[in-house]
Amino acid sequence: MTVGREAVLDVIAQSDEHLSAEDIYMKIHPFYPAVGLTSIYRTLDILVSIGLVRKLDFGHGRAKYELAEDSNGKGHHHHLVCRGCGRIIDYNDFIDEELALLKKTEESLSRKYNFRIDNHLIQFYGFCDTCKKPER
Amino acid sequence: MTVGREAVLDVIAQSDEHLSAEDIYMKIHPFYPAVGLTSIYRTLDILVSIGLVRKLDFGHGRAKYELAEDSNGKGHHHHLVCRGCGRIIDYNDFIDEELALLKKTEESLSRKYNFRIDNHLIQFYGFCDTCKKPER
DNA sequence: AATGATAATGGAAATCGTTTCCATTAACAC
DNA sequence: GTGTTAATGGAAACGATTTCCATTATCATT
Ligand SMILES: [Mn+2]
Ligand SMILES: [Mn+2]
Ligand SMILES: [Zn+2]
Ligand SMILES: [Zn+2]
Repeated sequence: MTVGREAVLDVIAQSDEHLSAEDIYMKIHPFYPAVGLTSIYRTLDILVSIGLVRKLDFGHGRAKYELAEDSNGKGHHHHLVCRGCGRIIDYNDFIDEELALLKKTEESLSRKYNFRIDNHLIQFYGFCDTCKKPER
Repeated sequence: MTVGREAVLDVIAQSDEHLSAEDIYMKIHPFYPAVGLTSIYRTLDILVSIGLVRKLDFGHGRAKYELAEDSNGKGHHHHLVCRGCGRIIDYNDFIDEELALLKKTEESLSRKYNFRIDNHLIQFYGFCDTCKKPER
């Protein structure tokens, strides 16, 4: 665990947003100008592979990262994604009911398709408070 | 509706797979060598925007397209994505139960976050029949 | 301290799906 | 035909991520 890696993990742990590799680079750079973007990517891969960090794709062309649920204090959650401004809302309302059904669904799908499921992705798309008023 | 656009829609309608822009290009090219990849992308954008086609991202670095559910004969469905070979399985088992809960969840989330939800994305990730035996 | 083996690093260049530019062509009304 | 507009394809640009590679840090062994 080097200083650069520590810094990446710190930034993710401190932030309650979903950060891109470049976001992280920008936050680290003032304090550790020697840490390059390539290392950020490398470190993120490692953190994801050991399960400390989750990589997310909201369809904005760049991957975002958040602390894995074991460590993030808000537990497992899903996302609301605004197609207007790109805002992302974490929610865990109904998460219990959702997870119960998901579990059941996963079991049956696993059996039927002989598929080992180890993850799921659930996102709702639409327009947030601010963006829905105008047109469309 | 030009010949190139017709061809793109045809290919998507005929196929029961999830096709990338390049997949579509390759299928069309032998019959219409004059249709370029740029036009495929342009046409796909249009088809998506008028709701005939759905654009999907399974995290394989390129977008995939399928016929929108109104026209695809299999109705609304979700996806199982194999992280080994990239295979994608359409399923609609449990879709009724899932949709009922989703509807309820959407309503409450909409109210709570003042968010207009008009779409959702549900994918299960794991390893398919073929890929799960080896290691990991 | 010198040596050597190994892991980590950062910057430049490459990659690759997608978009943008732009000059050419098709379609259509008058 | 003339002019106006929409559609087209190929080349070039774009941008996030990866790959390459020469340099540097780490650390155990002499
Ligand atoms: Mn989140
Ligand atoms: Mn499908
Ligand atoms: Zn918004
Ligand atoms: Zn597979």
